[in-house]
Formats: sequence, C-alpha cells, structure tokens
Amino acid sequence: MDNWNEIRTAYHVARLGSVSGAAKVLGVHHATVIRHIDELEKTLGAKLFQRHSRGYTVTEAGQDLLQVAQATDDQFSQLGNRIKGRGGEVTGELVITSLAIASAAMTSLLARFQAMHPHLIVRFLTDPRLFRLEYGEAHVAIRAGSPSSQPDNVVQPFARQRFAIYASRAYISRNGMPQDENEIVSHRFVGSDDLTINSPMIAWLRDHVPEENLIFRATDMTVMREATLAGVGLCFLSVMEAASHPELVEVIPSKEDWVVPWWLLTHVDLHRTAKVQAVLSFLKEEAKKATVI
Amino acid sequence: MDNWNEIRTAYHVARLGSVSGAAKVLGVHHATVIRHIDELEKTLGAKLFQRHSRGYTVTEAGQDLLQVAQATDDQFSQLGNRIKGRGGEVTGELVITSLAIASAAMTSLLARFQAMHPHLIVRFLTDPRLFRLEYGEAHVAIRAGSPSSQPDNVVQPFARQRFAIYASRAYISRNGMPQDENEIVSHRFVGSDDLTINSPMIAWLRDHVPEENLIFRATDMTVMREATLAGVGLCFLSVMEAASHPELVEVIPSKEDWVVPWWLLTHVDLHRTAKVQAVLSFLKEEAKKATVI
DNA sequence: CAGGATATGTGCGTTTACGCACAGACAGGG
DNA sequence: CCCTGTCTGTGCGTAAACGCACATATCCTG
Repeated sequence: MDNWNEIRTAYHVARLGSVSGAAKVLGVHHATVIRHIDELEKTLGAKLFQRHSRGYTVTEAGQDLLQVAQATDDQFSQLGNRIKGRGGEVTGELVITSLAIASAAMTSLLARFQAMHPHLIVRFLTDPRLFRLEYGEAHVAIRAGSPSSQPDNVVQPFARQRFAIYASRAYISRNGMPQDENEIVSHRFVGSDDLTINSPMIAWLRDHVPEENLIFRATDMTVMREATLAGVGLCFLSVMEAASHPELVEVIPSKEDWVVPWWLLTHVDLHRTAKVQAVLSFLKEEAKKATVI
Repeated sequence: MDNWNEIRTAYHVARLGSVSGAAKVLGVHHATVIRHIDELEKTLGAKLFQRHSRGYTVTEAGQDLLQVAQATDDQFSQLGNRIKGRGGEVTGELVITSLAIASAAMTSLLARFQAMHPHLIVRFLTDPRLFRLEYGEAHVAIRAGSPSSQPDNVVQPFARQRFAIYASRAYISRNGMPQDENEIVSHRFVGSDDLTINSPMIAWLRDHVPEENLIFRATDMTVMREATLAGVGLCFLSVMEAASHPELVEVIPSKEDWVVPWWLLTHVDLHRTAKVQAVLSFLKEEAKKATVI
C-alpha cells in the first residue's frame, strides 16, 4: 500500500460505483482512474471491483477498502481544516526564549498577553544556553545587543534597555556617594569579565575606571546584580531592574549612550503565522508605551 | 487535502526528521520529497516544517499531520494485509445461484462444503430471475443447457443431469404402465411450453408424442414436477429428483441422449480467488464421484 | 426499433513529475 | 584546521503519468 493516491482513487470509485463518476469528482480523466485501479489491484493481487458496462461494483476487498478509506478521507479533511483554521487563531503553545536578564520585564508583559488569549499556553524559557529558532525550539527569541546574523531569522527592533550605575545603600554608607564622575575612579566596580564586548557601558568603564578597580567580574548579569546588592561595588544595572530593588541607589544617572537595544527574533517559517504576529505586535506596542525598560 | 501521496511523504519526513531519510524510505529522490512538502504547504497555507541544515523539524501543524498520517499508515497496511491474506483463505460469504431445479442436488453438496470451512457463510440463491455474475450478485452460478455466451464469464462443465420419463403411481393405476415406446403415443404428457428449445428430450417428444397429447405445458420445471405428481401425465424428470419422490414410477428408463449438461459459471474477476477455486474444485470432484445427478 | 445518453476500454501525443548532477552549508573527527 | 560525511536546495533532461480522441457496449426512451 505504497501509493495513497491510488487508494484515494479506488475509494471514490467504490463510493460512487463508477469510473466516470470518480473521474468527475477527482477532476481527472477516467482513463487515469482505470489505470489507478488496475495498478492497485495488481499490487494487491486481488480484485477490488467487478467490471461491467454499467459501472464498477465492489468485491469484499473493495468494500473493506471503502470503509477504511472513508475514515481516512474524513480524518484528512478534518486535519486540513484544523491546519488551515489554525492560521487565524492564537492557541496552542507559544514558546518565547530570552536570557535571564530580560525575565523581569518580560514576565508581566507575557502574563497580560496570555490573559488576552485564554487558550494560549505561554512557555517562557530563560536558560543560560541559547535556544535555537531554526530547530523549532522557540517561536520568538529576545536577544540583546547586536542583532543575530542568521539568514533564516526575521529580526525586529524591540525595546531599548536603559542602564545606569548603581550601588547598594550599604556600600554607599561605607564608601560615600561620589559627587561626580571624577570621584568614580576611586571606587570599586562590579562588571563584565569580558571587556572586549563592544558596548557603550564597557567602553565607559575602560575610559573612566582603572582596571584594578574592577574587582568583581562575572559573565552573567544576574551574578553582577547579586554582587552589587551584596555591597561589592558600583555596577551598571538596567533602570527597570534597579527599580524593583529599593536597596539600590543610583550613583550616576543614565546617559543617552547607555542603552542596549533588544531585538525580537522569529524564524522565517513561523514569522507569518497569526500567533507569532499577535505576540510580536503586542510586544512592540507595549514597548512603545513604556519609554524605559 | 487532495493529494494523499504528498501527505504520505510529509508523514515520513515528520517521522524521520529529515528529507533524506524520508527519500530513502520512500524510494524516491530527495528532490521529490522537497517538492511534495513545498506543494503541500502551499495548498495548506501553513508551514508543516522548519527547515534547517540538519533536517526538518515539525511545527504544530506538522505534529498534527504526523499523528493523523501515522494512524492512516497503520490502517492502510492492515488493510493491505487483510486483502492479500484473504486471498488464501475461505471465509466470508460465498454466493451461489442456480435455477430452482438444481436445488435438490446442490443443497447437500453445499452443506458439506460449508462444514469443511466453518467460517464460510453460504448463500444459496434460487430465484426465478437470473442473478447476474457481472454485477457481483453471485460468486458462482449454475446453469443448465447451452453454456452462456458472456465474455466475462468463465464456464466449466459441471455435472450431467440424467432424465427419464416418470409418472405418478396414481396415473399408472388409472392408465396402465406402457410396455414399450410404441404404447407411449396413447398417453398424456406434461412438458415444456416452448418446443423450439434445442434439447434431446424435446426432440424425442416431437418424434414420439402427438402434439395434442402434450396436454399440460409449463415454463418452470417445478411446475411440471408438481403436475406429474398430481397425476396429469407422463413427464421427463431428472433421475435424481425422481429418486426423492417415492410416488413416482419410472416409465421409460434414461437413455444416453437424455442428459443435460450443467455448467459452472464464475465471473473472470472472481475466478482466481481461493474461495471460488475451493468451491469449484469441490463441486467438480463430487460430480465426478456421483455418476448421476 | 432506432437513437441518444452513459458507461468502460485503448492507442497516441503531450505535459507533468521525476531522477540526476551539482552547489552550498554544517557538524563531527583525525 | 581541514577534511569528510550528511544534509538541503536547484536547474535540467528524461521517463512516467496524464488528457484526448475514438471505439465499443449497454440501458433508457420516444
């Protein structure tokens, strides 16, 4: 049974009782129908129909095929309706991935998006490893910094994450609040372990802070935040993140340069689906409302 | 969903996760697989797979298709096994049709054949109208006299029905037993209404019996038998049939000419099936054993 | 009884779908 | 680090499948 089209042809012949009727329904020439039946019977080694001048009547094998193929036809048409219909609605799973740094801002947004679509299951995956869109691991990825260069990814600008320099109240009470940028040089810092990263904050650190003052270096942004909260030193943190930690005080306010762009990435195969389009337009709309994330 | 082969191709791609693997299993070139997938997605208006350099991974629609087509594949393979396997066994229905005249001899034969195949349902249809093999109304037909000229029918010689001239005991007691064929001319006869039929018994009647003595004419053999039993006159009856009616006496024994051949007819589409072959060989074997039917 | 409508079946020319060859991309291994 | 194996993707020539025309048989109807 390795030619399902022949089964489909035989099904319509069995259903309608004639080659001509099946040919009309199938939109092919009746010679094609005869060829399909002959081929199918040859491979099966059994007759599906008895031929007579008024049409084809099924044998027992043909009756068996009729019932099986009837069910199959129903299943396939339902499947087609599901797939075609699913294009317009926002249901099923929506998998969004980002680095943990974005979770604070994203969680409330995604919660509201889910409330707008009750049948949607949101899976917000924040993992150290990068989920790969091209393997279908996520519908939408949120990336920071320079946009990815994958050719199959559709990249759109999302929000702009604004940074400022913070310190814990404990640190300030011990070391005093620097009054201007010149006093900064004598303070200790928490920062990225990799200083080659091309970012305006890293550049500012290189320009204004002696390397020996960068005493706590980490690769993960959450580690830096924890270190700052523990009073290790000053640190670049996002304005949004710092707002949820009252024990942090702003040492130097945000500058125009201290902004990291976020990008919304979708795989090109999923980008046009209604579900992905819905969440993309929602997130961009919300990002437009909120001036700072 | 009007191309089931494309669904089948997509099913194997979804199952194996790659175009190449599906192409190997399907025995086609991988370019064909790609074309099927592209065409199917175009008609559905939705992506079934996400393409990447390591293979194809299913989307939600592809996952849906995978499950439906998995079930379909199972159903079809089971169907194929049933149809192919059914070729070798004698089950289901066996429809045999004949004129009522043959029922007496056939019933016991068919009963024994059914006993040999417990899963067989025998439908022995004896109806005034002729069941038509080409419409699938019967597997085997039993016809008497000249073999049918239908080109789609396979005709085989079956048994030879031997005739003799009988009368009821009541008739003989009233009119006496004719001692030889010369006395026959003064007796009344029951016979066929159509004297143009080409048969040795009809010819004998024309030669030996005055037409005015053929006082009871019928088209149906059972009617003639009933008339003979009612004492109307002498009549050609089959030896087999007369043996089951003790009130009938043989007036003139059977001659070599008084034989009607029976034919086994099967439609060419069903002739090669094991079930039909089984009953044909059984009937021919039994006919060989019994010298007279 | 004749003619039209409808059915299957078949040879032939054309179109569609296929296989082939090659290119490009990526992961794994010596 | 290059090399190899495996994967997808695409243009092109060929072979298989298709539509067409015609033949034939049957049933229905006026």
